[in-house]
Amino acid sequence: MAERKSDRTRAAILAAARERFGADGYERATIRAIAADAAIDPAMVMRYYGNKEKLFAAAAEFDLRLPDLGGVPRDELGEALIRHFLTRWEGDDTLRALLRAAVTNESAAERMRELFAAQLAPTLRELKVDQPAVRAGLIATQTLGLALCRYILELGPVTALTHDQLAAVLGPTLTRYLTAPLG
Amino acid sequence: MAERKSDRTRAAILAAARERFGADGYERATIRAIAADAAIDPAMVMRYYGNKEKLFAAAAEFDLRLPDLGGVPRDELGEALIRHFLTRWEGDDTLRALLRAAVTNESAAERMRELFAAQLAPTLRELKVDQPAVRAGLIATQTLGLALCRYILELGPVTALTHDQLAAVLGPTLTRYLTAPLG
DNA sequence: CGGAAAAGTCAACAAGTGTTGGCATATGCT
DNA sequence: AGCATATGCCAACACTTGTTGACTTTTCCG
Repeated sequence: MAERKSDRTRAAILAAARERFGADGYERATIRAIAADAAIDPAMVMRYYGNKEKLFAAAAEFDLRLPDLGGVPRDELGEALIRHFLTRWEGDDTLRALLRAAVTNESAAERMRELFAAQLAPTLRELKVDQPAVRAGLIATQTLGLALCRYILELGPVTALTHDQLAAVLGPTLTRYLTAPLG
Repeated sequence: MAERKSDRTRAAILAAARERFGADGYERATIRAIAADAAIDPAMVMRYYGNKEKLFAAAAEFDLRLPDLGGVPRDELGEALIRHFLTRWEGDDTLRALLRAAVTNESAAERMRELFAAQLAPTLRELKVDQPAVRAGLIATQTLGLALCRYILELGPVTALTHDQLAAVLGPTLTRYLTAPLG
């Protein structure tokens, strides 16, 4: 099956959607603006994705792509995680779109919850960590908080820090959330 | 000067606005819905607050009301802060409204930035902490992340934790952000 | 070529938004 | 009481939104 002509427009729509959802959030990102970015007619968006909700669902498909942490020393796990999140976050508009939308859109919030429950928690379980769900939640508070301050709110002091600095300061936090006994 | 009749409706509007902005975010919270909650006409909202932006500005006026931390032992500062934030957060819709709105509304984001730069950072400076701005930013990542996960996304494992548990686990994090040397 | 299917365009709709001005009512002062 | 002012309600505006259907153009295959 040869590559259909529509595949290119589909992809263009998806890319524009991710950018707009990421920059503006779910409600302020309009179908018309997305279509304009992709240089096509708004009706095309509807034809290919049905409605706005489904378009967002397609645009917010995200995989944390957690690396294999088996070989990482126990006390460096947090630092490795922070570094992974930072690069993953900056190389892809999707997560920003998901986070921005999750704050006001319930289905986006549900997807965000799943990200940590269905992707991070199982990974922790493989590391033979006890109470993986709770620890995944704790890690979410710090990593999503970092993302919020750095990429959404753009808090000056936080955007100024380098990856190395963030890894050095926040890494031990995650390590502790992973390994410290929970009262 | 006796209490004007309008003061009551002004207050009702403000309370409804905080609730709606907190529950729905800036764009999805409509003037009509706020007016309906306050059992008045939408035109009243305009008369008293000018426009939606100004209404939000009035509704999102917030003071962290940071307590005097002078007498708190150095290694318990974080725990005290976490406890303070939790109660402050839960006793007032304002911060939730501000956080929800800050994600998609620039002026709300600016106000959020000011909250940490103009209220938290100076308090840290009084504690004779070095680099108060950076440390305030670090604290923002953890506390806003907690608020996001607990009150906005409602991540199961995070909502299930008690104040005591959160203070025990997250407290040391903030203490470290306050006291650890920064590379 | 010729025609069917795919891809794209255009105009319009129904609903909801912030916002405005005019008009009625209530309040309070002299 | 009577009047000015504060307070409230109603209807409408101009605009934007997601979404739809009919129409035209392009593509592709027998």
